[in-house]
Amino acid sequence: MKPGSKLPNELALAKMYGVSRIPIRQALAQLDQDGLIRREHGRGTFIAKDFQRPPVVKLTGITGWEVALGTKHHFLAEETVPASGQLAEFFELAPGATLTRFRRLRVVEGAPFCIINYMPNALAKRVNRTDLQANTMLDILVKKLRIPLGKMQQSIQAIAADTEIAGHLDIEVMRPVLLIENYTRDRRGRPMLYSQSFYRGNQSKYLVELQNGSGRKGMAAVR
Amino acid sequence: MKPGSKLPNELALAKMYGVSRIPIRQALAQLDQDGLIRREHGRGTFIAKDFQRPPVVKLTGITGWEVALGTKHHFLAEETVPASGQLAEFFELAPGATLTRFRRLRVVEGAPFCIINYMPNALAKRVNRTDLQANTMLDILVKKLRIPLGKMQQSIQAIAADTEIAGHLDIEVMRPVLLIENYTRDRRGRPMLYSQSFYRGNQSKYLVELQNGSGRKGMAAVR
DNA sequence: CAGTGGTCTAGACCACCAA
DNA sequence: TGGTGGTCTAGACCACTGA
Repeated sequence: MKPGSKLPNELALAKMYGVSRIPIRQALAQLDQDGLIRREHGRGTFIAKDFQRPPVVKLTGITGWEVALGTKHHFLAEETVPASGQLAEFFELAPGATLTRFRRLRVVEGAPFCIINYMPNALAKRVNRTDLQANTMLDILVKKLRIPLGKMQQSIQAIAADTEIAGHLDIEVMRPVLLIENYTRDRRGRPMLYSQSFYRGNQSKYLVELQNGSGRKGMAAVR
Repeated sequence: MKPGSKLPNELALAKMYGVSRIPIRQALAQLDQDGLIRREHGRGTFIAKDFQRPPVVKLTGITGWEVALGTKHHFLAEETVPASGQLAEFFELAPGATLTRFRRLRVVEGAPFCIINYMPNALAKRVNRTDLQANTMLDILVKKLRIPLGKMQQSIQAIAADTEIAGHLDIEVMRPVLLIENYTRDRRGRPMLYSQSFYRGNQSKYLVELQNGSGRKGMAAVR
């Protein structure tokens, strides 16, 4: 299918696939959300142009549901640490309770980034240590531990590298670093995982596509 | 409604409001996406807990469809500039063509941030200069020029402040700065606006809520 | 005006969950 | 097992677009 070409209309698609309009509309809505097609009221549905993605300096990884495969993780440490105020709040823990922390390094296309995962001790016990070398923690939760995940909140900020992070990322201290924090809950809303990922500032971009719509639905906010 | 309390089921709501299940489901899907309710297959629909939002250091502004009101913009400059390679590509311009650039400062809760907007000259001519002092460019496009907007792509990165940005943000050179780039198109996919916003690194977080779902739908990726 | 996507009705069946 | 949300059928009407 060529960019800009028009798809058959919904009724035609429904007949083609022998279903009614509703599943067709759901599928098209999905494709629309994924940016593969563009729907125009009164005109039709079109294959999306190969949007000139803002040219990215360099790929360094993926955060979210999908996961870059084939990249190895270098295991740094596993520790049991007291939950600080914020984390105790997120994990709904009593003050003084502890969490398990995993620290890992990962290299994608030559650029290293550092990942720190915090999870409840009971959950951490179920993690197979060898899985940590080839999977993201989200993958482990979903595919290995079979935990259906729900919403995930991320926050992105620019910080200055401290000595430890600078060492891991192989940059100078005080250089800008992109820090992505991730608060993950299961389908019932129970806290499962908190992670921090540190990326080299000059080699990473976080891309967001905001919803179409005429006023509502901004999914992201800077605070 | 108290957090965690259960809503009537869909059929009941449909009868209450005298509509069928479909609009009820659409409304609930919207509330779900906005994080106000949580839907659980086989159990019911519940008012969302007041999720302990990861405590934000400080609010500095909002990017997206919605807009912080009542904050003034300090107009810095309006210029006609040649479109660089990337921008020419986004705006589908011939090499050598020009764009209009507006530079403004904005202060929210004591923290300044700097906004640079690029737009086609023809569009820029339609912008009322006095509107620039109290509205975001998105607001101007939507509310003043009545341009229905479509998708918006944002990229977030951590950069080091150069002398100019450092001056505007009142920080030291080389300190980390959050740069948010925004590629805005109208409903037909035509390029309308490109903007850069610079925020103090230590006072700004970009928040993203990723979709629920069991595998698909990651809306954001780090590249 | 005809054709399109957006929304709706009034049902139906399935998948999941808790008791 | 009964109740829930998830999905579907087979229609209908409306709102927007372009000729």
